[in-house]
Amino acid sequence: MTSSNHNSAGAWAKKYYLASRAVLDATLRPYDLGASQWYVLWHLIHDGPMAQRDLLSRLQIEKPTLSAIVSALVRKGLVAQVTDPQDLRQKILSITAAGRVLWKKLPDPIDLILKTAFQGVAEDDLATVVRVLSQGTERLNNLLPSQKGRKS
Amino acid sequence: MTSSNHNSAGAWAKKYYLASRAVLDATLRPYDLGASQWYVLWHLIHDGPMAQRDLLSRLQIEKPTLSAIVSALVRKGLVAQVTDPQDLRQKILSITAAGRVLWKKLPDPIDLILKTAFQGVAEDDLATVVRVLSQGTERLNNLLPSQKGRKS
DNA sequence: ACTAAATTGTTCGCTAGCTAACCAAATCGC
DNA sequence: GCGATTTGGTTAGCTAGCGAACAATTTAGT
Repeated sequence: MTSSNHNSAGAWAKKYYLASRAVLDATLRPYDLGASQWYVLWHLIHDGPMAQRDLLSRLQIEKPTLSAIVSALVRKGLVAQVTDPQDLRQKILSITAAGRVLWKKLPDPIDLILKTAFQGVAEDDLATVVRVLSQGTERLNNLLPSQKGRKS
Repeated sequence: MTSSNHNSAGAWAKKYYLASRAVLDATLRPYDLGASQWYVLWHLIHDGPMAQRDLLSRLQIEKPTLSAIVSALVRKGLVAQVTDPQDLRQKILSITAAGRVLWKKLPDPIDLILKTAFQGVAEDDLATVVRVLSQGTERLNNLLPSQKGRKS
């Protein structure tokens, strides 16, 4: 621990993320649902059926990660995955009847978390957090050589 | 996106954490080492051999997680794990000769990350980030019913 | 038209986190 | 001294993330 704010800001970002995931997981565990699985359902409920590739950008995760999440949801019978007849590469995702039934029973964990975590915190302070972390994230991403849109 | 800072602060905490892990992983990949594995080595290098249980509090992770990390390091021959003759339950961890050799070759990824991420950011702003996130984390942790020191 | 390149998804193998359940050893209470 | 509890570690099974490599399909280039 070098104990300057330069590393503890990052360390707290990690701790906060893990804590929020722990609360989400604990909230959703009775329904046998993971946090990201919940988020996929959320998108399908709010935006209707969509191509799997469209979820990638929304969730900001990589293809293999989404593939695993979707297959878990299909296994549980909450989501249907069918090949798009217009483009046989794509898969169309939609929520099933069982998924809709489950969704109605679920609480809204996101709201719960955000309200307890940042309730009463000044808008200015939250804006500072966003500014510092987003800038830091951008710098880190620029550091990575594995750019997605690179030529050769 | 509800576009208030109440959720984007948390979302950026996640993005920052994942970005920093991506950079750490990319930095350590040539050495076939994960970020947490690196951190275990760091502790063993700086504090000498220690009981596995002492690493739990330092790393702030759960027993099974550490168990997996240690076994990966043992498998790679970087760390030795022997039973403590004084207390046969405990395991003493120490870095091996091969571990020491590897360590000398490694860059210092933590410094790299922190310098690029938060370089030039005002101390006040970093302090705000720490304050907001640590308070948020504490609130979330209080929300969890699975307290560690519970009876019955 | 036909080959080369890009897109979409999956699979494999890894790191890293968790809970629940378990074993073995040590310690506590009586 | 002995049974019950606590402590330290592991195993099993799960979520969630990644890169590399692959197959299938579509699109682009010539």
